[in-house]
Amino acid sequence: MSDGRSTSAYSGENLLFLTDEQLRQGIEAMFFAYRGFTADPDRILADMAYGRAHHRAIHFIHRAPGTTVNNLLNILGVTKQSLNRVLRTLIAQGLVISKVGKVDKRERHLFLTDEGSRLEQTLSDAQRARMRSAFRDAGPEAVAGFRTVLEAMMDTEMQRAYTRLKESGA
Amino acid sequence: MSDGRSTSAYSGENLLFLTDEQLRQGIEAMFFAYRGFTADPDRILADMAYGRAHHRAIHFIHRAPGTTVNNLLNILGVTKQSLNRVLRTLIAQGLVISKVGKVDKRERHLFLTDEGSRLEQTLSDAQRARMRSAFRDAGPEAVAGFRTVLEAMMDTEMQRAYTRLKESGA
DNA sequence: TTGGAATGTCAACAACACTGACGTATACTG
DNA sequence: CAGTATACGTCAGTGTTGTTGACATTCCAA
Repeated sequence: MSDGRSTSAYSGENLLFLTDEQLRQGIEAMFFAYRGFTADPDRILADMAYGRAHHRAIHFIHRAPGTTVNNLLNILGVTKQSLNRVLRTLIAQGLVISKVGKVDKRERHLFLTDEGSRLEQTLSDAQRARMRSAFRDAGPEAVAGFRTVLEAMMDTEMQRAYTRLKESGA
Repeated sequence: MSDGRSTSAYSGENLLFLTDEQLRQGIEAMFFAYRGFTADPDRILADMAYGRAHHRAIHFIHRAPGTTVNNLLNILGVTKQSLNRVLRTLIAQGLVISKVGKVDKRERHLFLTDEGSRLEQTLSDAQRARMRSAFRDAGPEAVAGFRTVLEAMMDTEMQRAYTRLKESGA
């Protein structure tokens, strides 16, 4: 349970990749990589009045146009009040429009405006460029492994959200 | 550059894993997985007066005992004012001690106290448990790919920091 | 029709990042 | 030795992003 090689080898299979040291390295890799992952969009957003929360909202509205506030809430995993502040500024700045639901008037359906789409494209280009470079350097097998591990690391609830987006996308 | 399959196949190699849709899925996987990655420690810390920033400081002080403030600053990528706020509370609560350097008295070397180590252990156990489960589910090849991609995603500066820690650890 | 659940908004507050300015002790260099 | 650079700490102010609490509107079901 503590440091060291508590698990060495087991029933013919090599389980060295499960030592605490390996796990620790995985944790640190995740930490450093996430920094890189957000660095480029953060730089772009720093100049504007927006932050990472705006980026996330824009990303998922682009991904699922017409989504409701509640749906977005579940995907982003924040409180509705927190999301609302972000949406308010995005709507005020004309990047997002909110349409009252036709069947249920309590719901608001969210869409990107042309300007919102342009910003999404800019941010997305930057983030994809880094991802593309990393994927290309690592090769297809590594990429498959990367995604397998990440999926296994998600909460089951988020796995479902992720799968749903994946299937809607392609 | 936009959506769709702008890159399909190239010189015999299958580059389908570099389509924009694949990259987008990688981005989303990263987002959802990082949420899971931090969820368990966050839950533990929520009860105490600490947050994610404290966790990060504790982690790296455990990992590199005796590290200087400046060194920690570079690893964490925050300002000294921000780190200082965190360290101040950790020292006040008796989780961390700061020792004046012997060769250079301007430097402060940071160590975990017994109580600090206990908290580190608790947080680390929770985070490793999830990582272990994900690694085991995914298997060694996937784990290797996971790490390859993450390393390629880091800024070069962080790659160096990561490698240094890796080599010092095992 | 009335009460409760769902949806979304406004207000206030806390955590944690940032910048800028300053102070102190120590180290280095000409 | 004098002057400059480095390492660290601190105070003050600001911005983003999370939180809870209170409240209005809308829907639905008893």
